[in-house]
Amino acid sequence: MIRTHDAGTLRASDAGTTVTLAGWVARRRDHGGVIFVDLRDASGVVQVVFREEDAHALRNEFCVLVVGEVNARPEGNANPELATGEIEVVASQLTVLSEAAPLPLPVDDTITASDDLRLKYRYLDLRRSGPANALRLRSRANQIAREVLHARDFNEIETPTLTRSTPEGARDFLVPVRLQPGTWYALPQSPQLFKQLLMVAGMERYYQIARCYRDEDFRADRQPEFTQLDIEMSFVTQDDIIALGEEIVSRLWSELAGYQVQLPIPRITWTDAMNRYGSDKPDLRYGVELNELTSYLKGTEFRVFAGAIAAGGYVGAVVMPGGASQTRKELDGWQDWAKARGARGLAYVVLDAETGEPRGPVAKNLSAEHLSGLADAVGAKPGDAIFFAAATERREAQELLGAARIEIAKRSGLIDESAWAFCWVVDAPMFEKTDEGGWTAVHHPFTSPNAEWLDRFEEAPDQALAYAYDIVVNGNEIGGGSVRIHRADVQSRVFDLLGISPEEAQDKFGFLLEAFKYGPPPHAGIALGWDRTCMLLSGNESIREVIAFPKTRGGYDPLTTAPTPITAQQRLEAGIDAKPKPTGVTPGTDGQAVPVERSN
RNA sequence: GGUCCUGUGGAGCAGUUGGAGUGCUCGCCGCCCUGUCAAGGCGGAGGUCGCGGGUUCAAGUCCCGUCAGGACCGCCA
Repeated sequence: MIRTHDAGTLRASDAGTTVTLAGWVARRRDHGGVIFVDLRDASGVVQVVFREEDAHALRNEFCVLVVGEVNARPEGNANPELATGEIEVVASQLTVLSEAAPLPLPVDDTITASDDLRLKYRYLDLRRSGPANALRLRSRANQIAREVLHARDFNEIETPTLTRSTPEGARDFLVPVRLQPGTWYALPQSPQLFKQLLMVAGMERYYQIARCYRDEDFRADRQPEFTQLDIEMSFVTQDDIIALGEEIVSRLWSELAGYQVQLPIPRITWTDAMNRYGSDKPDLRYGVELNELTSYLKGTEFRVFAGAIAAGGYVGAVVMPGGASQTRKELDGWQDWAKARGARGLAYVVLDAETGEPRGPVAKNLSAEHLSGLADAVGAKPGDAIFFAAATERREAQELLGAARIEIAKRSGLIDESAWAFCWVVDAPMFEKTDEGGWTAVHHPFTSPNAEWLDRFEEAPDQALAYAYDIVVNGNEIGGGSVRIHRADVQSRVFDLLGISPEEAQDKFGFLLEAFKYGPPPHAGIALGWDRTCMLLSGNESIREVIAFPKTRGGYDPLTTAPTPITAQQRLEAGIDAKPKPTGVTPGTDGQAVPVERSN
């Protein structure tokens, strides 16, 4: 080491010690005869005092080596804002290790730059304490997860990132294969199939901090490559996985957020979550629950509601406390808000703050009877606003109300930003209808029906429930998992229902079905969205903050300028333009890579 | 694929009714300064208002297109 001490660790007890420090010039205050330099390294900042002219040439972010003596600061000059504020280092020797050009963005905790500039100069951005601490927190989170899992005899096992697609639904990133032109690897969307194979292999307890790839549009909480803490166990039930998830989460929150999670974390069924909150990831930091009015409003002549009721649909409402005081413009704004999410509008009734009398466009369409009991039916008080949604598809109307509920909480300031509200959402449905009238797996096709539905999910696919569970905090899904199917007969029945032919199943994941011939153990698992978890733990609002070198929304990396075009030579070698050769072999059945025309 | 917001010296912003590239804070360069800690004082440099077109006597400002960034919907666990 070329230094003897870390700058941020020096304290009054070090007074009198001669130290050698190395770091960056965070700030300089040049008084002519005396020059103060805040020297920053990974441990923090300390004030260095120069009385020699040579420090005059120092500029921000010069990398320097300083020899000096730790002194208590003169009376009245301590800085209580700094951990090192009681002392300073009086420099006797200065070496400039490297100079810094004028900075393209300020390296300063009090100043923010635009996102793309921060990403282009991410290495400067990360010299700031906030961004740096987010990465350090993530490192700690990794360590905590490993501690918990190794204490329980888990094995950390790496699975391939050049593989074939896992059938999770999203678009794959593809990699051309030089040795077999016209064939392609897919980057994994998750290690799902490999971890199940590891269960067949008898590893029993697997985990991996796994990089996953999905070629879909990005968001503040979505990047093309992301990380999950991926876990799988054999010979366990749903409750075992939930207990494990709770231990990890409670350790993370207690050590990194200073919050003691109350265990066990409450569970809510998927159906209850939809009925009460209009979401499968409900934010439980506030109330404002949905109220179903399908039977209450039976017989109404208001066409929007009557139509939904007649079609066996759903009518419901959510109350905005104090919402009656909104201006006409604000109330109209809700219509635009609803239309922006693809709804026709958001019907509303406001209750007069004095009399409680219902008013508004919809009130004119409701009978006196329906109006008189409305406030009680939805639990509204005078001065409140009531928003309605109606649809033939129950879920569609509930999701609109659920989104309105969140918007109400935001606009009315109902959210306690310091709160952590955890829940498990359990008993998720197995299947949902596709636009084509078939069925698709809500989770993935290896999710097991629960005991009640195992033998008869075909009877009512829309009602069949899975051993699937998501962990939710403050309206963010931070993890999800399921008990997997380990019986070949159940798996083929699920494929049947999903309209996956035996040939197609064989083509897509024949290797897994083959493995399941050889005594697969019952197994279950969970994956925690690691970026999102670290984002929440660090109090950030974008996962980019907990990723060292993230990409922008367009999948662009301003730092390396990736992605880039390739040369003609690379293109030729990669075999990108090779035409798939016709072949007599059924793809994927004999362990031999053969050209395959991809279905998506 | 859709809706919305943003783009002005190196950074962050303001820029009124369309009237000269105007302003603010920080940074940068020079000088002064021995106790500051977001140091202070004086002086200075730095601009094709993202790009292209249009309207107009006149465009940073209005219109169209386009590029980049961001938020949301679709999509995506």
